[in-house]
Amino acid sequence: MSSSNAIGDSTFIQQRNLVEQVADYLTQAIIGQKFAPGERLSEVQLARDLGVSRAPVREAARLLESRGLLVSQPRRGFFVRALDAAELNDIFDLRLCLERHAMARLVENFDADKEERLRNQVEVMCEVASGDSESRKIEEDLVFHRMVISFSGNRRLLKAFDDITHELRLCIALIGKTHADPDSISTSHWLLLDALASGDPERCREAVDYHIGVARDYVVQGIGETAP
Amino acid sequence: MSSSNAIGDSTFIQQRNLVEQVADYLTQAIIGQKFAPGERLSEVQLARDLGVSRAPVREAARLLESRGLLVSQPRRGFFVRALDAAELNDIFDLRLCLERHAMARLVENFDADKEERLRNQVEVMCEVASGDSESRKIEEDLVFHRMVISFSGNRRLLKAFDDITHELRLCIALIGKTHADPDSISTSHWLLLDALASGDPERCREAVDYHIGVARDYVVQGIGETAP
DNA sequence: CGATTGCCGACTGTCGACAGCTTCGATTAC
DNA sequence: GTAATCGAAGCTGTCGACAGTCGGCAATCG
Repeated sequence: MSSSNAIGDSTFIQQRNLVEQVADYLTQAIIGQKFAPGERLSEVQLARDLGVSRAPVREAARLLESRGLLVSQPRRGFFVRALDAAELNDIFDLRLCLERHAMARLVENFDADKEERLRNQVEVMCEVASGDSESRKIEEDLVFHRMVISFSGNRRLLKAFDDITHELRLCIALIGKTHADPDSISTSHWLLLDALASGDPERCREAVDYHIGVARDYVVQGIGETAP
Repeated sequence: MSSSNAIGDSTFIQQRNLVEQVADYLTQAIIGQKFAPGERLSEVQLARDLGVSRAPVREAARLLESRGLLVSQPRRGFFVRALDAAELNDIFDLRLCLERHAMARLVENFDADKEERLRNQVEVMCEVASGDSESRKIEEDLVFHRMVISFSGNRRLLKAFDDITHELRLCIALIGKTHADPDSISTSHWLLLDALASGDPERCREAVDYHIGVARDYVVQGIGETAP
């Protein structure tokens, strides 16, 4: 994460692959709703706009396809992923599956250090809850959940979570808002922390089910309002 | 491998993308132990051997990287994924997570049709258990588990399972053998079916835990023998 | 004799170009 | 007026080529 390059970030960016830069640009553009869901993306036009050739664009598009932000049709090109309510339900169901497992593993090896770091993150989220941008709130929320998965000790589980993270950002962006109540976000996460601190697996599972259930219902309802 | 036209010589080869064909070839080569774990793959050499240009090779390699069969280092190229015991444990732990969830969802909506199709598949596995090739046994086993996930109704869960399927094939191929006892494979799967038919979620969970646990212990033990 | 430096070969990252396919609008037949 | 047809434009799939970079080897210096 921290750049081991003592020179600075400017050279680091210069040395980065064009593929990654294009992928970042496309990711931000899709999350930022610069493209409509289902819209077709032209490789040549993207290459022209970004001042690069088609090769990096193609590879970046393939990368985003594997992340679920784009879908490709042979001989037709890439399209922005369009999510319906059913797919949204599936994504949150998978997230529930992963986070249940992570919590169950984490509660077996919970310690003071992990508790403190999670507590600090929740406090960051509380500070951000009112005032900062929506995307900032989302990112800090994802950081917390990623920490939980990471602390569970299973790196492959973390990769699976990172995979659906991109789709989560997409569908959260689609409904254009996060939590209705800025307080609910903090209380809900304190609940998760308390469950972990109690050491009770059943309580952890209940806390996760409640937390993910609320988020899913909110997003699915938001999608229903957006595109009925 | 073959010097020229290793992928295919018919005229209809153009109907499928070269990327997919190269990806299939590379997948079979990696699963078939034609490349050593950690071995570096040269794009130009692969392109020469397959009689195509580097572009399809690069895109296929990126695809296999997303599937966990290759890893890439910037400016250095692609390397065959090498799995250690810890990663193997993580993979089977994630598989346990996914299959537990699928079984829990499936037992809620289990019906006679699904039961019959799963039963037929287990019978196929029993027929194949003694005599056919190892890869055939593995594939039929994966078909059964994929059916369970598929019947659960969550397509995103199925995609997550397909993602780790490639890694499962890799690590199973690494140890070079499947189940020690050809009978254990059938009894273990009948146990899963009976648990589903009983409609008891707790019994389903126990059956999955036992099934995946046996498979994990066997593979992890096999890896320990292969590369201690 | 060990460490450093310069060089060489090979490789990856990127580019522009061509062929075949897809799409969409104009045209024509009914 | 409608529907099918045809053609042009744009697109993707694929290719060969060039430049910058990395790793290894040898020559040089302490």
